[in-house]
Amino acid sequence: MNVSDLCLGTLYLSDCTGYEIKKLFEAAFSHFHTAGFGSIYPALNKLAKAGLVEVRTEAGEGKPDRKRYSITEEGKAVFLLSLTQTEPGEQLKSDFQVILFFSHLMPTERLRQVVEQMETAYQHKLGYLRSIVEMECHSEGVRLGINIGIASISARLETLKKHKHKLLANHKEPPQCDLSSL
Amino acid sequence: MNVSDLCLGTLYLSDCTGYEIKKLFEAAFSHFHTAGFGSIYPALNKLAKAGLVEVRTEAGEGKPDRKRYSITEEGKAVFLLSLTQTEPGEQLKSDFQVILFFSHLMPTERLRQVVEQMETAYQHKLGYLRSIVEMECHSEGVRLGINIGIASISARLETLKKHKHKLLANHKEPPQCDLSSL
DNA sequence: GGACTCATGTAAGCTGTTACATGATTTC
DNA sequence: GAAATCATGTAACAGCTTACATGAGTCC
Repeated sequence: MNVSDLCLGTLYLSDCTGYEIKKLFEAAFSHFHTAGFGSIYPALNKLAKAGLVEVRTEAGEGKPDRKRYSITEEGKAVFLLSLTQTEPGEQLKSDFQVILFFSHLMPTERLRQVVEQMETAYQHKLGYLRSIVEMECHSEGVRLGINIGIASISARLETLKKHKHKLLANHKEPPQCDLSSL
Repeated sequence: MNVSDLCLGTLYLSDCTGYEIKKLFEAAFSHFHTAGFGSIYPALNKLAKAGLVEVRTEAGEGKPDRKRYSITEEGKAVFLLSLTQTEPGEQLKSDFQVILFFSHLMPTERLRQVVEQMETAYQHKLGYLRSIVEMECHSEGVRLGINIGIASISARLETLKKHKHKLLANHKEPPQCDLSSL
Protein backbone atom coordinates (compact mmCIF):
# COMPACT_ATOMS: atom_id res chain seq x y z
CA MET A 1 0.00 0.00 0.00
CA ASN A 2 1.71 3.09 -1.28
CA VAL A 3 0.59 6.65 -1.88
CA SER A 4 -0.78 5.74 -5.30
CA ASP A 5 -3.05 3.01 -3.83
CA LEU A 6 -4.22 5.36 -1.11
CA CYS A 7 -5.11 8.03 -3.65
CA LEU A 8 -7.07 5.49 -5.66
CA GLY A 9 -8.87 4.35 -2.51
CA THR A 10 -9.73 7.90 -1.55
CA LEU A 11 -11.14 8.54 -5.03
CA TYR A 12 -13.24 5.38 -4.64
CA LEU A 13 -15.06 7.17 -1.83
CA SER A 14 -15.53 10.51 -3.62
CA ASP A 15 -14.16 12.73 -6.37
CA CYS A 16 -11.34 14.93 -5.14
CA THR A 17 -8.62 17.34 -6.15
CA GLY A 18 -5.02 16.63 -5.20
CA TYR A 19 -5.19 19.31 -2.57
CA GLU A 20 -8.30 17.78 -1.01
CA ILE A 21 -6.67 14.35 -0.96
CA LYS A 22 -3.79 15.79 1.04
CA LYS A 23 -6.24 17.30 3.55
CA LEU A 24 -8.11 14.00 3.75
CA PHE A 25 -4.87 12.12 4.34
CA GLU A 26 -4.11 14.44 7.23
CA ALA A 27 -7.57 14.11 8.70
CA ALA A 28 -8.21 10.41 8.15
CA PHE A 29 -4.94 8.50 7.75
CA SER A 30 -2.41 10.58 9.63
CA HIS A 31 -2.17 8.10 12.51
CA PHE A 32 -1.10 5.24 10.27
CA HIS A 33 0.17 6.77 7.03
CA THR A 34 1.58 10.03 5.74
CA ALA A 35 2.01 11.62 2.32
CA GLY A 36 3.14 14.97 1.00
CA PHE A 37 2.23 16.91 -2.13
CA GLY A 38 5.47 15.72 -3.66
CA SER A 39 4.16 12.18 -3.77
CA ILE A 40 0.43 12.81 -4.25
CA TYR A 41 0.57 14.92 -7.43
CA PRO A 42 2.91 12.59 -9.33
CA ALA A 43 0.80 9.61 -8.18
CA LEU A 44 -2.36 11.19 -9.58
CA ASN A 45 -0.68 11.91 -12.91
CA LYS A 46 0.55 8.31 -13.06
CA LEU A 47 -2.95 7.00 -12.29
CA ALA A 48 -4.44 9.22 -15.01
CA LYS A 49 -1.92 7.96 -17.56
CA ALA A 50 -2.80 4.38 -16.64
CA GLY A 51 -6.50 5.12 -17.16
CA LEU A 52 -7.44 4.35 -13.56
CA VAL A 53 -8.71 7.88 -12.93
CA GLU A 54 -10.15 10.67 -15.06
CA VAL A 55 -9.46 14.38 -14.75
CA ARG A 56 -11.48 17.49 -15.40
CA THR A 57 -10.20 21.00 -14.83
CA GLU A 58 -12.40 23.42 -12.91
CA ALA A 59 -11.82 27.13 -13.37
CA GLY A 60 -11.41 28.71 -9.95
CA GLU A 61 -13.11 32.07 -9.46
CA GLY A 62 -10.58 34.16 -7.65
CA LYS A 63 -8.77 30.96 -6.73
CA PRO A 64 -6.31 28.87 -8.75
CA ASP A 65 -7.68 26.34 -11.21
CA ARG A 66 -8.32 22.89 -9.81
CA LYS A 67 -8.10 19.41 -11.27
CA ARG A 68 -10.83 17.16 -10.02
CA TYR A 69 -10.20 13.43 -10.27
CA SER A 70 -12.74 10.59 -10.53
CA ILE A 71 -12.01 6.88 -10.41
CA THR A 72 -12.84 4.77 -13.50
CA GLU A 73 -14.38 1.30 -13.50
CA GLU A 74 -10.93 -0.14 -14.21
CA GLY A 75 -9.54 1.89 -11.32
CA LYS A 76 -12.19 0.44 -9.02
CA ALA A 77 -11.30 -3.10 -10.04
CA VAL A 78 -7.58 -2.48 -9.56
CA PHE A 79 -8.13 -0.99 -6.11
CA LEU A 80 -10.39 -3.82 -4.94
CA LEU A 81 -7.83 -6.33 -6.12
CA SER A 82 -4.90 -4.69 -4.34
CA LEU A 83 -7.04 -4.19 -1.23
CA THR A 84 -7.95 -7.88 -0.96
CA GLN A 85 -4.43 -9.02 -1.85
CA THR A 86 -2.53 -6.76 0.54
CA GLU A 87 -1.20 -8.65 3.54
CA PRO A 88 -2.05 -6.88 6.81
CA GLY A 89 1.11 -5.67 8.50
CA GLU A 90 2.34 -2.87 10.69
CA GLN A 91 5.69 -1.25 11.00
CA LEU A 92 6.79 1.28 13.56
CA LYS A 93 9.72 3.59 13.07
CA SER A 94 10.50 5.20 16.38
CA ASP A 95 13.39 7.57 16.91
CA PHE A 96 12.12 7.93 20.45
CA GLN A 97 12.79 4.26 21.15
CA VAL A 98 16.23 4.53 19.54
CA ILE A 99 16.99 7.38 21.93
CA LEU A 100 15.76 5.29 24.87
CA PHE A 101 17.92 2.40 23.72
CA PHE A 102 21.03 4.58 23.83
CA SER A 103 19.81 6.80 26.69
CA HIS A 104 22.76 5.90 28.92
CA LEU A 105 24.96 7.86 26.49
CA MET A 106 22.91 11.06 26.76
CA PRO A 107 23.05 13.99 29.17
CA THR A 108 20.34 13.66 31.82
CA GLU A 109 18.90 17.05 30.98
CA ARG A 110 18.40 16.20 27.31
CA LEU A 111 16.82 12.87 28.25
CA ARG A 112 14.36 14.66 30.53
CA GLN A 113 13.51 17.02 27.67
CA VAL A 114 12.95 14.14 25.25
CA VAL A 115 10.64 12.32 27.66
CA GLU A 116 8.62 15.47 28.21
CA GLN A 117 8.34 16.16 24.49
CA MET A 118 7.13 12.65 23.86
CA GLU A 119 4.53 12.89 26.63
CA THR A 120 3.18 16.05 25.04
CA ALA A 121 3.21 14.48 21.58
CA TYR A 122 1.24 11.48 22.85
CA GLN A 123 -1.28 13.77 24.55
CA HIS A 124 -1.79 15.76 21.35
CA LYS A 125 -2.29 12.61 19.31
CA LEU A 126 -4.78 11.30 21.86
CA GLY A 127 -6.71 14.56 21.81
CA TYR A 128 -6.89 14.43 18.04
CA LEU A 129 -8.00 10.79 17.92
CA ARG A 130 -10.64 11.35 20.62
CA SER A 131 -12.00 14.32 18.72
CA ILE A 132 -12.50 12.33 15.53
CA VAL A 133 -13.91 9.17 17.11
CA GLU A 134 -16.84 11.18 18.43
CA MET A 135 -18.07 12.01 14.95
CA GLU A 136 -20.86 9.70 13.96
CA CYS A 137 -20.14 9.35 10.28
CA HIS A 138 -17.61 6.52 10.59
CA SER A 139 -17.99 3.00 9.30
CA GLU A 140 -17.37 0.17 11.75
CA GLY A 141 -13.89 -0.42 10.29
CA VAL A 142 -12.80 3.20 10.54
CA ARG A 143 -14.08 3.38 14.11
CA LEU A 144 -12.16 0.23 15.06
CA GLY A 145 -9.01 1.70 13.51
CA ILE A 146 -9.33 4.86 15.56
CA ASN A 147 -10.07 2.90 18.72
CA ILE A 148 -6.98 0.77 18.19
CA GLY A 149 -4.98 3.98 17.80
CA ILE A 150 -6.42 5.46 20.99
CA ALA A 151 -5.79 2.32 23.03
CA SER A 152 -2.27 2.03 21.70
CA ILE A 153 -1.17 5.63 22.28
CA SER A 154 -2.91 5.64 25.64
CA ALA A 155 -0.93 2.56 26.70
CA ARG A 156 2.34 4.09 25.50
CA LEU A 157 1.64 7.31 27.42
CA GLU A 158 0.70 5.51 30.64
CA THR A 159 3.77 3.28 30.50
CA LEU A 160 6.00 6.28 29.94
CA LYS A 161 4.43 8.20 32.83
CA LYS A 162 4.74 5.21 35.14
CA HIS A 163 8.39 4.43 34.47
CA LYS A 164 9.94 7.78 33.64
CA HIS A 165 10.87 8.60 37.23
CA LYS A 166 12.85 5.38 37.55
CA LEU A 167 14.57 6.13 34.25
CA LEU A 168 15.55 9.65 35.20
CA ALA A 169 16.40 8.91 38.83
CA ASN A 170 18.76 6.06 37.97
CA HIS A 171 20.32 7.90 35.05
CA LYS A 172 24.05 8.55 35.32
CA GLU A 173 25.59 11.53 33.60
CA PRO A 174 27.82 10.14 30.84
CA PRO A 175 31.39 11.47 30.50
CA GLN A 176 31.39 14.45 28.13
CA CYS A 177 32.71 13.80 24.68
CA ASP A 178 35.04 16.05 22.72
CA LEU A 179 32.91 17.74 20.06
CA SER A 180 35.34 20.55 19.30
CA SER A 181 36.69 18.89 16.16
CA LEU A 182 33.34 18.72 14.42
CA MET B 1 18.06 8.12 12.58
CA ASN B 2 18.89 5.94 9.62
CA VAL B 3 20.64 2.60 9.20
CA SER B 4 24.03 4.28 9.20
CA ASP B 5 23.40 5.96 12.59
CA LEU B 6 22.09 2.72 14.05
CA CYS B 7 25.21 0.83 12.88
CA LEU B 8 27.40 3.48 14.48
CA GLY B 9 25.39 3.25 17.70
CA THR B 10 25.66 -0.52 17.75
CA LEU B 11 29.43 -0.29 17.28
CA TYR B 12 29.55 2.16 20.20
CA LEU B 13 28.38 -0.71 22.40
CA SER B 14 30.78 -3.34 21.01
CA ASP B 15 32.86 -4.32 17.99
CA CYS B 16 30.81 -6.24 15.43
CA THR B 17 30.79 -7.69 11.95
CA GLY B 18 28.08 -6.67 9.51
CA TYR B 19 26.43 -10.01 9.94
CA GLU B 20 26.35 -9.63 13.72
CA ILE B 21 24.87 -6.16 13.40
CA LYS B 22 22.01 -7.60 11.37
CA LYS B 23 21.37 -10.23 14.07
CA LEU B 24 21.50 -7.56 16.76
CA PHE B 25 19.06 -5.40 14.82
CA GLU B 26 16.64 -8.32 14.70
CA ALA B 27 17.04 -9.09 18.38
CA ALA B 28 17.14 -5.59 19.81
CA PHE B 29 15.52 -3.10 17.44
CA SER B 30 13.06 -5.16 15.47
CA HIS B 31 10.01 -3.70 17.24
CA PHE B 32 10.87 -0.13 16.26
CA HIS B 33 13.28 -0.33 13.34
CA THR B 34 14.30 -2.72 10.59
CA ALA B 35 17.28 -3.05 8.27
CA GLY B 36 18.48 -5.59 5.73
CA PHE B 37 21.94 -6.58 4.54
CA GLY B 38 21.43 -4.43 1.49
CA SER B 39 21.49 -1.30 3.64
CA ILE B 40 23.86 -2.42 6.43
CA TYR B 41 26.88 -3.38 4.30
CA PRO B 42 26.89 -0.18 2.22
CA ALA B 43 26.39 1.85 5.41
CA LEU B 44 29.45 0.24 7.04
CA ASN B 45 31.59 0.93 3.96
CA LYS B 46 30.45 4.53 3.98
CA LEU B 47 31.26 4.90 7.67
CA ALA B 48 34.73 3.41 7.09
CA LYS B 49 35.43 5.84 4.25
CA ALA B 50 34.38 8.72 6.50
CA GLY B 51 36.81 7.53 9.20
CA LEU B 52 34.06 6.97 11.77
CA VAL B 53 34.81 3.23 12.05
CA GLU B 54 37.87 1.04 11.51
CA VAL B 55 37.95 -2.40 9.92
CA ARG B 56 40.08 -5.45 10.41
CA THR B 57 39.65 -8.68 8.49
CA GLU B 58 39.56 -11.92 10.43
CA ALA B 59 40.37 -15.14 8.63
CA GLY B 60 37.55 -17.58 9.21
CA GLU B 61 38.59 -21.19 9.85
CA GLY B 62 36.19 -23.26 7.84
CA LYS B 63 33.92 -20.21 7.66
CA PRO B 64 34.02 -17.20 5.34
CA ASP B 65 36.32 -14.33 6.24
CA ARG B 66 34.79 -11.66 8.43
CA LYS B 67 35.28 -7.92 8.68
CA ARG B 68 35.14 -6.69 12.23
CA TYR B 69 34.34 -3.03 12.73
CA SER B 70 35.28 -0.76 15.65
CA ILE B 71 34.13 2.79 16.24
CA THR B 72 36.76 5.56 16.26
CA GLU B 73 36.87 8.53 18.65
CA GLU B 74 35.51 10.70 15.85
CA GLY B 75 32.74 8.17 15.28
CA LYS B 76 31.81 8.33 18.96
CA ALA B 77 31.61 12.11 18.85
CA VAL B 78 29.48 12.05 15.71
CA PHE B 79 27.07 9.50 17.17
CA LEU B 80 26.67 11.37 20.47
CA LEU B 81 25.96 14.54 18.57
CA SER B 82 23.32 12.99 16.34
CA LEU B 83 21.80 11.16 19.32
CA THR B 84 21.35 14.35 21.34
CA GLN B 85 20.17 16.34 18.33
CA THR B 86 17.61 13.84 17.04
CA GLU B 87 14.07 14.91 17.76
CA PRO B 88 12.04 12.09 19.32
CA GLY B 89 9.26 11.01 17.00
CA GLU B 90 7.32 7.95 16.01
CA GLN B 91 5.71 6.94 12.80
CA LEU B 92 3.46 4.00 12.15
CA LYS B 93 2.88 2.54 8.74
CA SER B 94 -0.05 0.16 8.99
CA ASP B 95 -1.48 -1.67 6.01
CA PHE B 96 -3.84 -3.32 8.49
CA GLN B 97 -5.42 0.01 9.35
CA VAL B 98 -5.67 0.87 5.66
CA ILE B 99 -7.58 -2.37 5.15
CA LEU B 100 -9.85 -1.55 8.10
CA PHE B 101 -10.46 1.91 6.66
CA PHE B 102 -11.69 0.41 3.39
CA SER B 103 -13.13 -2.75 4.95
CA HIS B 104 -16.65 -2.04 3.68
CA LEU B 105 -15.31 -2.72 0.17
CA MET B 106 -13.94 -6.18 1.02
CA PRO B 107 -15.52 -9.62 1.03
CA THR B 108 -16.50 -10.65 4.58
CA GLU B 109 -14.45 -13.81 4.38
CA ARG B 110 -11.24 -11.99 3.52
CA LEU B 111 -11.88 -9.45 6.28
CA ARG B 112 -12.28 -12.29 8.79
CA GLN B 113 -8.97 -13.75 7.57
CA VAL B 114 -7.18 -10.43 7.90
CA VAL B 115 -8.43 -9.91 11.45
CA GLU B 116 -7.32 -13.40 12.44
CA GLN B 117 -3.89 -12.94 10.87
CA MET B 118 -3.41 -9.70 12.72
CA GLU B 119 -4.44 -11.25 16.03
CA THR B 120 -1.84 -13.97 15.54
CA ALA B 121 0.80 -11.43 14.53
CA TYR B 122 0.13 -9.38 17.67
CA GLN B 123 0.35 -12.49 19.82
CA HIS B 124 3.69 -13.47 18.30
CA LYS B 125 5.09 -10.01 18.82
CA LEU B 126 3.90 -10.02 22.42
CA GLY B 127 5.50 -13.41 23.05
CA TYR B 128 8.76 -12.15 21.65
CA LEU B 129 8.74 -8.94 23.67
CA ARG B 130 7.85 -10.75 26.88
CA SER B 131 10.68 -13.21 26.32
CA ILE B 132 13.27 -10.45 26.01
CA VAL B 133 12.04 -8.25 28.84
CA GLU B 134 12.72 -11.07 31.28
CA MET B 135 16.44 -11.00 30.61
CA GLU B 136 18.22 -9.03 33.29
CA CYS B 137 20.94 -7.43 31.22
CA HIS B 138 18.92 -4.43 30.08
CA SER B 139 19.56 -0.81 30.91
CA GLU B 140 16.65 1.19 32.30
CA GLY B 141 16.08 2.83 28.91
CA VAL B 142 16.00 -0.43 26.96
CA ARG B 143 13.61 -1.95 29.49
CA LEU B 144 11.28 1.06 29.23
CA GLY B 145 11.34 0.74 25.45
CA ILE B 146 10.32 -2.91 25.62
CA ASN B 147 7.62 -2.18 28.19
CA ILE B 148 6.17 0.53 25.99
CA GLY B 149 6.11 -1.98 23.15
CA ILE B 150 4.36 -4.61 25.25
CA ALA B 151 1.74 -2.19 26.56
CA SER B 152 1.12 -0.86 23.09
CA ILE B 153 0.72 -4.20 21.29
CA SER B 154 -1.28 -5.57 24.18
CA ALA B 155 -3.72 -2.66 23.91
CA ARG B 156 -4.03 -3.11 20.16
CA LEU B 157 -4.73 -6.82 20.56
CA GLU B 158 -7.32 -6.30 23.28
CA THR B 159 -9.13 -3.62 21.30
CA LEU B 160 -9.19 -5.84 18.25
CA LYS B 161 -10.55 -8.81 20.22
CA LYS B 162 -13.19 -6.67 21.86
CA HIS B 163 -14.56 -5.06 18.71
CA LYS B 164 -14.01 -7.64 15.99
CA HIS B 165 -17.39 -9.34 16.48
CA LYS B 166 -19.21 -6.05 15.94
CA LEU B 167 -17.12 -5.43 12.83
CA LEU B 168 -17.77 -8.83 11.30
CA ALA B 169 -21.41 -9.10 12.35
CA ASN B 170 -22.36 -5.73 10.86
CA HIS B 171 -20.32 -6.25 7.74
CA LYS B 172 -22.21 -6.23 4.48
CA GLU B 173 -20.99 -8.22 1.52
CA PRO B 174 -20.00 -5.65 -1.13
CA PRO B 175 -21.21 -6.09 -4.71
CA GLN B 176 -18.66 -8.17 -6.62
CA CYS B 177 -16.50 -6.25 -9.04
CA ASP B 178 -15.57 -7.28 -12.54
CA LEU B 179 -11.98 -8.49 -12.38
CA SER B 180 -12.00 -10.40 -15.65
CA SER B 181 -10.32 -7.63 -17.64
CA LEU B 182 -7.19 -7.55 -15.44
C1' DG C 1 3.51 44.38 5.10
C1' DG C 2 3.61 39.57 6.46
C1' DA C 3 1.69 35.28 7.04
C1' DC C 4 -1.47 31.96 5.74
C1' DT C 5 -4.62 29.32 2.63
C1' DC C 6 -5.60 27.63 -1.87
C1' DA C 7 -3.55 25.13 -5.82
C1' DT C 8 -0.25 22.45 -8.81
C1' DG C 9 3.82 20.82 -10.06
C1' DT C 10 9.18 19.47 -10.86
C1' DA C 11 13.79 17.94 -9.74
C1' DA C 12 17.31 16.40 -6.88
C1' DG C 13 18.46 13.51 -3.66
C1' DC C 14 18.22 10.24 0.21
C1' DT C 15 17.05 5.85 1.86
C1' DG C 16 15.88 1.51 1.61
C1' DT C 17 14.22 -2.97 -0.59
C1' DT C 18 14.82 -6.84 -3.58
C1' DA C 19 17.12 -9.77 -6.28
C1' DC C 20 21.25 -11.52 -7.66
C1' DA C 21 26.06 -13.49 -7.12
C1' DT C 22 29.40 -16.35 -4.55
C1' DG C 23 30.80 -20.14 -1.68
C1' DA C 24 31.98 -23.19 2.35
C1' DT C 25 30.12 -25.78 6.22
C1' DT C 26 26.69 -27.86 9.02
C1' DT C 27 22.29 -30.01 10.01
C1' DC C 28 18.29 -32.91 8.75
C1' DG D 1 20.70 -34.41 -1.38
C1' DA D 2 18.42 -30.32 0.37
C1' DA D 3 18.15 -26.72 3.33
C1' DA D 4 19.87 -23.69 6.54
C1' DT D 5 23.65 -20.87 8.57
C1' DC D 6 27.61 -18.09 8.04
C1' DA D 7 29.48 -14.16 5.37
C1' DT D 8 29.92 -10.20 2.09
C1' DG D 9 28.65 -7.54 -1.40
C1' DT D 10 26.46 -5.06 -5.87
C1' DA D 11 22.95 -3.16 -8.93
C1' DA D 12 18.50 -1.96 -10.14
C1' DC D 13 14.67 -0.15 -8.68
C1' DA D 14 10.93 1.79 -5.73
C1' DG D 15 9.40 5.22 -2.93
C1' DC D 16 9.26 9.21 -0.51
C1' DT D 17 11.05 13.81 1.28
C1' DT D 18 12.67 18.33 0.60
C1' DA D 19 13.28 22.30 -1.62
C1' DC D 20 12.10 25.11 -5.21
C1' DA D 21 8.89 27.61 -8.48
C1' DT D 22 4.58 30.20 -9.30
C1' DG D 23 0.71 33.05 -8.20
C1' DA D 24 -3.73 35.00 -6.42
C1' DG D 25 -6.53 36.03 -2.50
C1' DT D 26 -7.46 36.72 2.48
C1' DC D 27 -6.68 37.81 7.28
C1' DC D 28 -4.28 40.44 11.02
